[in-house]
Amino acid sequence: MGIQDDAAEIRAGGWRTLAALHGLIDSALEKALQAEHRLSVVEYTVLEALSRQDGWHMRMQQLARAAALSSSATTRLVSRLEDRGLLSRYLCADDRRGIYTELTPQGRELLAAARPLHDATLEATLTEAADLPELAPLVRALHDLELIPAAQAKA
Amino acid sequence: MGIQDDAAEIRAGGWRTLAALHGLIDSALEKALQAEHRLSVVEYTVLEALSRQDGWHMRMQQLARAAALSSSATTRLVSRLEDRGLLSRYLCADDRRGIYTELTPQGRELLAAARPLHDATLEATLTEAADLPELAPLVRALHDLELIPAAQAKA
DNA sequence: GAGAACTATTTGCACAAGCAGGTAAGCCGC
DNA sequence: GCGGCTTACCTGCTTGTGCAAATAGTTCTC
Repeated sequence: MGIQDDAAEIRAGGWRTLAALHGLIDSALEKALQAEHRLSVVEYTVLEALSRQDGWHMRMQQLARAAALSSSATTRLVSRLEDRGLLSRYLCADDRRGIYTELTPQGRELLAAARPLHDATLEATLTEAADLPELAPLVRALHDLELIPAAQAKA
Repeated sequence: MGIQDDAAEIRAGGWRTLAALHGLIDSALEKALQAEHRLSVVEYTVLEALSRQDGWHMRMQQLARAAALSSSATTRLVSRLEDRGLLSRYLCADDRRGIYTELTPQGRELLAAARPLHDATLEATLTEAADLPELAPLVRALHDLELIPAAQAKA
């Protein structure tokens, strides 16, 4: 096995670890948010991304990138949330192809209610992962990252 | 904003970064493997996990954990791969509830053909991510992880 | 050693995702 | 200011997923 193979194997191992930790956190958040607030992780992510915007509004495409979704999936996701009264669509004045989405008061309320659970679940899962020898190093590394501006995080 | 909130915000930011990098890699691998070998990432993961087993066989539940899938999804995933002749099922002799899956020669062949593309895509995507200021720290951290034994990686 | 409790796998169903194709709106050169 | 190209969003269709219930086999208890 040459140097090339070693490097590839190291990357593959890192990717397995990353995927494992991601899966652990994702499914824990999914269960918790679904059970308590009937929200999926993507839905929470969208609400959270919206709440972080200056004017609390975003265009569909921005939303799609923030949630790492295709535009068709974004359309339906926004429709679901709109049906539940958590956000509303309205046309851009300047570019009438564009559609803005904006949190409603209920949306902000639900987000405020869900955030503590989200954060607590995240903390609990990270703590749990820190006890697994194969995940612990990545958990430590995550902790030491510089804090990332949210607007860029999912670019 | 108190110390509690700061800690929660750091964890949330780390989670966003982790999710962003995961999404980037996952979709790059998905596209590449799908285009060249009609394999999804999970399917590749399963073949790869099987190839790494001593006797090249695993039970459904092990497979489910290795792929981070529910057991029903695993059933259907194995069925798909079995239909394509990439692996085969056979009953456990000692515990007849259990079902072993085993790579066929074609399965090993396809895996051997797909692995270089997988590894190259992974490398390219990590390189790309290292150029994004918000992902670069995590990429570096990944690189410095200890190599994880594959059998445990997705536990 | 018969029945209860548990485990491994499969199946029915509902739902969310992506892709490809459609429509409406803006932009650009002439 | 009229075609042609591009962009933004929505819809039809197919596929993969999870949950809950069904089935088959094992183990434990008395």
